Amino acid sequence: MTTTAPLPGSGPTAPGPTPPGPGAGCGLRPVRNALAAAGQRLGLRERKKLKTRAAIREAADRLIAEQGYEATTVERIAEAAEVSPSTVFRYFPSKEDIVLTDEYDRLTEAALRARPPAEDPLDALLHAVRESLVALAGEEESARVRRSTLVAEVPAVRARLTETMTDGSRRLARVLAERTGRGPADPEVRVLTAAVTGAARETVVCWAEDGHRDDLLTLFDRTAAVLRGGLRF
Amino acid sequence: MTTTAPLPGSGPTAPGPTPPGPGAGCGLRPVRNALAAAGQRLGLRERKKLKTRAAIREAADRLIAEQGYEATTVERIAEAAEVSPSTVFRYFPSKEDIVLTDEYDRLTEAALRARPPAEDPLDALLHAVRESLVALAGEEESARVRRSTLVAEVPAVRARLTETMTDGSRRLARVLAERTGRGPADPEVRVLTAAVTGAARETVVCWAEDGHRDDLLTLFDRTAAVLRGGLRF
Amino acid sequence: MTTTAPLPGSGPTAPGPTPPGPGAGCGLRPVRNALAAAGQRLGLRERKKLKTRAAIREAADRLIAEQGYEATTVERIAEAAEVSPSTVFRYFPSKEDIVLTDEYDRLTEAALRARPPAEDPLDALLHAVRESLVALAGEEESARVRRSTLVAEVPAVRARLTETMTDGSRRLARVLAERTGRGPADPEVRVLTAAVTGAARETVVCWAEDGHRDDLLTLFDRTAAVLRGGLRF
Amino acid sequence: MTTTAPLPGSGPTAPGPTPPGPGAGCGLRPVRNALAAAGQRLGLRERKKLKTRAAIREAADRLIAEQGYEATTVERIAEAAEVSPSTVFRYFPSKEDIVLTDEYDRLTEAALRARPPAEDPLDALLHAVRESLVALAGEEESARVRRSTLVAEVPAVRARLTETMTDGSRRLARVLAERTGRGPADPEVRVLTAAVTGAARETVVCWAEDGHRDDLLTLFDRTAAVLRGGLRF
DNA sequence: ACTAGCGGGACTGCCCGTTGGT
DNA sequence: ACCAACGGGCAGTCCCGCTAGT
Repeated sequence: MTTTAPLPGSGPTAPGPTPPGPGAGCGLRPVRNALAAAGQRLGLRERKKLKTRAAIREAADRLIAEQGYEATTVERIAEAAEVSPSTVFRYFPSKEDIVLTDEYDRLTEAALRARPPAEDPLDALLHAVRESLVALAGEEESARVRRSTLVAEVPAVRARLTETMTDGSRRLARVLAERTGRGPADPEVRVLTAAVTGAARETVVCWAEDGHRDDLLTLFDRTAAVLRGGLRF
Repeated sequence: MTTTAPLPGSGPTAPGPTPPGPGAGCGLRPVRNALAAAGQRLGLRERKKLKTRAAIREAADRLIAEQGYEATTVERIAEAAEVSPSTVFRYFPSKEDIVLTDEYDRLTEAALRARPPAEDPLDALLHAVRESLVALAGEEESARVRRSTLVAEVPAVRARLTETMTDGSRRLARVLAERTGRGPADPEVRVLTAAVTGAARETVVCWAEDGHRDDLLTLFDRTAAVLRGGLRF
Repeated sequence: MTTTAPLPGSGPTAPGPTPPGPGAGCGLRPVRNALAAAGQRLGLRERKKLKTRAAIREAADRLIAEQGYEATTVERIAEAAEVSPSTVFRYFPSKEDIVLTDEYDRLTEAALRARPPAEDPLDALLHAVRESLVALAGEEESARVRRSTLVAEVPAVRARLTETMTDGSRRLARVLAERTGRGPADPEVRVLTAAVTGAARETVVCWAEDGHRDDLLTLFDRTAAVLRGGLRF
Repeated sequence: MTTTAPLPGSGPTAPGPTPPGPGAGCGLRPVRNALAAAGQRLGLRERKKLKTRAAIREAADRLIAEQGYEATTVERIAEAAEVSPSTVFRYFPSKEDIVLTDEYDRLTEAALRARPPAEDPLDALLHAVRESLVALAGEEESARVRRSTLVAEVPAVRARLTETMTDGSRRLARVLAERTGRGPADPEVRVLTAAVTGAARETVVCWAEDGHRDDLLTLFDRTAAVLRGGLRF
């Protein structure tokens, strides 16, 4: 039902991490706001899509902050964003996806691919997750906080996140399988990534339930320590 | 939405693990049909409930086997079980729960409590999960196979299972926290259990996707080895 | 999609034509308003259903008369009838069915069953159709006119009517097959009833397109003459 | 909704019956592939249109054969045919029309016009329908079978076919009215043609429901006998 | 007390008008 | 000048919570 079909604009929109990229070596330009950068060379059509997408997100964020998640119907979000309800579903496969970032997993995957091939699988995985967490930290603070609060509080959102992360986990498993020369369905690789993603998810939930008092990265480092320590303490 | 309110009759209905039980050691009494056994000492009211519950389950299993999960509406299940749709929801909090066993997590929790207090947390967890898997194996083969197939194939069911397991994980974490003298919200304990449950879930999914060719317990032993080996291989 | 599942209340609501009925001989009481008669001994629940059904119909009729069929959304009909849109669909399987009477075909079937067994199939059929047309004439004039206008003008309504009549035709064919000792799928019987229902439908459409100037029964008698005359003139 | 606007290219695309055509009498040239033949003298533009049209049809046929009619969305058909969804609707007014032949009724009309003016109306009609059925038989067997199966099984397709045939019937009625010197809206003529088209439709449905075991033409001959025999047997 | 039924919201699929891009 | 594609809009289905009859 909630197929994770490529979202409209997610192709051109997210040209992917493209880590080195042509001419990337020419400087140390920090990661810019992808939206603005992309807008430059995109047709009017694409720019409009980006705007619509952003408008829906913002409307949703605002309304949910005001009235709560369940009390906010998609219809009202659409209204606030000045689009039709069907358009909302054309941009986001489900209501939950409106508040969930959909770039996280691809970020992680790209980060994993970029790890040195000789690195230990667990370490590679942990580094990759950490890096994407860092990238996420670039977002606006409030958005992150609100999002993780929803994850902690609304079962449907949490479920959807897990679903997304499971898909991501599977992709990560495939990448890892390639690195280690195992089959793409190798149970051990899959179990490893599942354990790591499960732990990562719980870390975020802990962070949110705690009221975001700790720093997420610090918390994740403790998680990494537990995993690296062989789950013994 | 999917409130995890105590299921009707889940108190008396699921007499729970009752681990050794009085006189359990006295012989080799095969695992009886729990329903029949329970029926003995329950009032007529309770027995009727049990019957209704079973009728709904069977109707659902049959219809889903015939037409698939999504094509089977709750309304038709209700019809086949000769109850009203609302009755279905009084017995099961959501459609997914009809096909998902709701005793698994309590089983695991009880098994964990029964582990020797000196045992290493990870080992205790793995043993507990394994034991509940063994208990599950007592079920009819076909039911288990169908259930895990649904878990592997239907996103909604998978999501619901994960949700259930997350709750379970949280309970396990609390038990573990007591054992180790940590706070009930201690992130490390939670992360550990999350990693283990995540791995366990993936094991079941692997098993199902593979067409149940391997033995589930054998597969789980490999999972346990990975986790015990410190996630390195 | 548009399954012709028994409409809510269509069981008790339309206890069928039951022409003679037990105790029918005790008097010559004309056919009363079925609704009122039924209301007497029905529970509050059933009476409410009847009322809801009527309210939806009336709202639809009124709105469609004011703004036309396509311009009238189901949502507005629901609003005017003070029910929720889903309730509308619980009462009527499709928007078209709101304006189409759903008792016509059962009426015809019953009338056919009541014909003397020795009667010629074609004659029996024509009499049965005519009788149900007479029964229909008992309705309010304006309702009939509006309905047939919609049939003539709105393709979707016309299509739905044909669908309904086709089902009815099939049932008639079965009755006829019994009478003549043929199989229920006998092509000749089916073709005969299809020809007659097709002709009947066209008669109604002619009547509507002509602005209801002629009398429907008179028109149908011409149709009957054509069919009886062997389709030659 | 289902506007019966002239299909794109249905003018030049479907050169239509072109009854005798230049040199038609000169021999026994088998019915060639109309597409190829037409391609010869059509501009590149037109040829492309034909190709697109055929591509959509094939994609639809294939997908529907694989997954069923309702499960096949227009979007997927468009994808498979490598066009945009809107293009699909530019070529076919509705989803149903993709699988329905849209040449049948014009074929029949032309055949009717070609009948000798002195012929009895009923006979002329039956011959015309029979001839178009023969022409249809020239199609690939599998396509015809699949199409009629859909007509028998999918209500929406059946409804659409009826709609189409009703339009056709009306046109036939006009032709017949001319021949007999009656007005174009003469009820008797319309009733006659409606009866015949209704019977023809039912014949096709019978054929399909029976699993296409009988020969369609043989079946139609029985239908013709019933109609000619004055609907008595 | 038990349960039938209604409210209502998420979501999908068909179809169409308009507009940007080529 | 064509044409894809985007957005709008509506019918319809399903799940599930709550209310109110029996």
